Order: sequence, then structure tokens, then C-alpha cells
Amino acid sequence: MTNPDVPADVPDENKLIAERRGKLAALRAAGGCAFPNDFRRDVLAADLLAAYGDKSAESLESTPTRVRVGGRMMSKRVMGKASFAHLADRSGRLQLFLQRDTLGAAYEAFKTWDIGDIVGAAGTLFKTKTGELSVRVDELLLLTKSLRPLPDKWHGMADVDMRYRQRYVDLIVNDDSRAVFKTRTRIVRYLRDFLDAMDFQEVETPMMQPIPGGAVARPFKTHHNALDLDMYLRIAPELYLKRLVVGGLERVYEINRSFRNEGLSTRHNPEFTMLELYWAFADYDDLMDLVERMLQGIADTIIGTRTIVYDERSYDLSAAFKRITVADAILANNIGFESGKLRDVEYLRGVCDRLKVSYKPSDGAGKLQIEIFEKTAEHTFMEPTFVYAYPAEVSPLSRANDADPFLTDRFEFFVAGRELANGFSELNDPEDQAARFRAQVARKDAGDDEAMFYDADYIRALEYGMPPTAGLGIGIDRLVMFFTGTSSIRDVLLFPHLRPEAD
RNA sequence: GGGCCCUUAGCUCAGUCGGUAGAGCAGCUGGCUUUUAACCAGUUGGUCGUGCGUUCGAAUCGCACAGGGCCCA
Repeated sequence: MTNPDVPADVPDENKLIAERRGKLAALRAAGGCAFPNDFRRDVLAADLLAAYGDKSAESLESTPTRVRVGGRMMSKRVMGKASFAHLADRSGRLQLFLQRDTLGAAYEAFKTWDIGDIVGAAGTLFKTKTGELSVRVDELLLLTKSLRPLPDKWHGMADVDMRYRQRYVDLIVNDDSRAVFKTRTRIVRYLRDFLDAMDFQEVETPMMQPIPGGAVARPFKTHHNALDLDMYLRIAPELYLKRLVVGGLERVYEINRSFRNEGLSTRHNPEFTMLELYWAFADYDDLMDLVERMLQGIADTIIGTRTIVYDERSYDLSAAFKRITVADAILANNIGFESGKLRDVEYLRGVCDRLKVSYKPSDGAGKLQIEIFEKTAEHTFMEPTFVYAYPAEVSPLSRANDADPFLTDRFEFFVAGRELANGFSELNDPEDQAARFRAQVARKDAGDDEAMFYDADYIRALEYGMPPTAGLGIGIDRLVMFFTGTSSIRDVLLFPHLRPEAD
């Protein structure tokens, strides 16, 4: 019953693991290689199912097909002198049929193998009585012994905490988890193809920055020893990408991580992936059209339909997306709001008080408008909607509107009540930009630790002249959430950040 | 940060009124040459998240802590 080869020096270890460790020890003791790396497979499960799944049992018998397959054993059914097992490789699953009469000693060995072991097998294709394409195996090898038991084959791994902490187990066991990450990869691939086709150049800019810029957020701080220099993990690549536009790279983009020192939630991870692109000789109207085409393209190409179901609601991406100004959104969602007082600081403070929204004495009408907007309007945008004409006060990098400099030519894009994208015509007036940086520094001095730093080199770059440019940021994690129907950002991050595991 | 809920075998979960801990899967032993949540018989496995308390007696009641989930800010 108990295996005599179980080592004595792991007394506290789980019995199931000890059992498997004993089998591995026996394998080593028998000589030969316990972890061989000379088995080569010549085909994947899914390719076989696609090519031969529809063939009749007779045609498979009359023209025998030899295959070599390998993967993780996911199930094992021993019926005396014959057995079935399912093998999973990166493409899918395939059934093996094993008989003592053909395999001999290897068959007896197989009976001691465990679910989770990595095996290699060779044989010929056939169909079982129930019509499942299978391999009649005549060569069988154990390639990697698995020491830890996998979760219940039927229920899988349900504990969400464990799914995030031990993603490798989640990926082995949960097909839909694997599918989400496959879709994520394809969406990112699509975005690159889309932009490459428009002659955008993909670049990589610093993630460690002496002056963090490009967004309003609290940064992570770190230190470079050799330079004895405090540095920050970037909160956005924006200012570096626009330096490149100054340098003549008229169409650039970057898809990579930014870092913000904020709390964790179902919508926030401290590191997250953003697409940022900068497009010279274009404005924010062009960006809205581009976002529309991008999302429709993802729907068509990756999802296969423009009707996206998210959180039990369906969203049709076919029609042109709605467009509404921040001011109109406030008026539409605050009954009795006096439209003539949208820029009246005292009036806006009164509205904030009624809404129990906190604000700072230094907040102007623009900032107060956004507080009211975020509290009352933002979550109402279920259908895909561009909200535009953001106040200059909260848009320190956006170009002022020509007709009304209180506003900027900026939009944010919402769907399912969540912000997915932020775009604007870029501020390329170096004197205006310098003044806005000074205003941000004043906020920082007043205690706003999310306010921006003054970036003198960025001003210097603008002074060489940046062409009229439009810039866009898209949160890739949230985008993937929307298209995969997942409700937590942790479901679209392979290794989301969690509190450290207790001992 | 606040409120509510969860934590029991490797996994998925039961556990009544406070009275010495249960199932299925996995494992182990035996049987079974076309099964597919294979089947049949037998069987091993527990710091009931951690600590303190109430009690003759705590998985169960109370308090604190840890981790997680949902809602709110």
C-alpha cells in the first residue's frame, strides 16, 4: 500500500506528493534518464482532429497513419489489459489507446503513472466504437514526472485566489482561462497589424524615468545606485513619444506597461498595459474615427461578431458611436443644474457638496466639472460613447479649443460604463505648455501628489517645433476585459498582483 | 477606508440544537482488452485559516488577526 521508496526526509509533505516522489525515486533507481529530452513529436492534437476527425473508421484502417504526439496526461482509465488516456498539448486534447499485448513492460509502467505526468506516445490513428479519433499506441515514454496532484478533473480549480496565485495550474486545468489569454494575444496582434498597415512605427521608450510625466497619477519611486539617482517607473510613455514626433517619427506607437501607485481593485492593477499612439497632421476627430474602426476591426476579426455580450448586456459596435460634450453629459445627468453656471466655481462647489464629492480649495471650475461628471455621468455610458470637450484645467497636455480656450480638443471613450480610451489634439505650443506645467507644479506644491512635474527637456523639444499631432491612449487590459466578457482585470492578467501569500 | 459574506482531506463541497469529522473526485490494493465524469469491491488521508476567550465539552458561540470575494467611498 505505502510505497517503500518514499523518502523519509519529507515527513510533513502531503501523502499524495510523497507517493509521486516515491515513484520518481524508483524511476531514478532503475537507471536511465528520469527526465529525458530526446523525444520529438511530429504533430499536434488539434491538427490531427482537424485532418482526420471526420474520416471513417474504415478509411483510417485501410490507410494507416503513424503519429508521434506528446503532452500532459489529463485522464487515465485503466480496464485491466487495456487503457485509455487523454493527452493535452498546446493545441488541444487527443485520446490514446494502450494495450498490454502491444506495449508489454511499458504498459505495466503506465499503470503507475499519474494524471499530470508529461508523456510521449507513437502509434497509428483509429476510431473507437464511440467514434473518437485516437492513437493506438505502440511506443510510450514518461518524459516528466509530475509530483503535485492536479485539481479535481471535473470541477477544476474554482478558488479564484488560487487561480491567480498559481496561474500555471489554472492554465493546465481551465480551458476558458487559456482561451482568454489567447484572445488577449490576438487582440494585441490585431492592434499592431492595424497600426503597421497605417505606416505607424512601433517604438520602445524608457520605463524608468527621472521625471515621470504624461498623466495625472502617483508614481512608484526607485533608485539607480551607480548614478545615485532617484528614478520613477513611468506612469505613461506620452512625453517620450511626442519627443519622437518632434524628431520626425510622424506616426509612432508603443504597447507596454505603465505603473501607477494606486490601490488594487477589479479594474486597477498597479502595472497595466497601454497602447499609446501619436499621429502627426491629424486631430482628435481623426482619432475618434480611428478608435471606431479599431474596435469594429477587433470585433470582426477576433470575436467574429459586432454584437459583444458583456455583463449580461449586449453591445452593438456596428453603428457610429455616440458623441456628447462633458457639459451636456453633466446637464443630462443632473436635473435642475443651471446651464448658465457651468463655470461658476461657487455654484459648482454647492453641487459637489450636495453630491458629497470632496474637492480642494484650489480646484477651479474645470476640475469641479470633472468631479461632478465622474460622480453622476461616467457610469451611465453603457453604449459606446465619445465624451469630448474636456476642461483645460484637467487636460494639461491637450491643445486648447480654438473657439473656447476653457476647453480642449480632447475626448474619452466609454463603453459598458467604463473608460477605455483617452485622446486629444496635442498641445504643441511650447509657451502654453510651460505655463500649464507651472500650474501643475503649483498644485503639487499645494499638496496634490498626483500633479505633474515640470519637464524642462520636454519644453525644449517642443521649442524645436512639434507638428500638429493627435495622440491616443487605450487601456489594453480593460479592452480585453470587454471583448472577453471578464469582470475583473485579474482575469486578463497572467500574474495579477496580490498580497503576499501567508506562510 | 466602511459594510456584508467566505476560509473543513490534494481538489470540489456537506456538516442539524455546542456532544470526539463526512461525501464525490484524486490516491492506494484487487478485478476488468473500445473507455470517456469508465465501472465493481476494499481502503488511506484532517493543526476544521491563525490566536485568544466562553463552556464539563467548540468546525459550530464571542473577540482579534490573516487571506479572499461582493457592494460602497
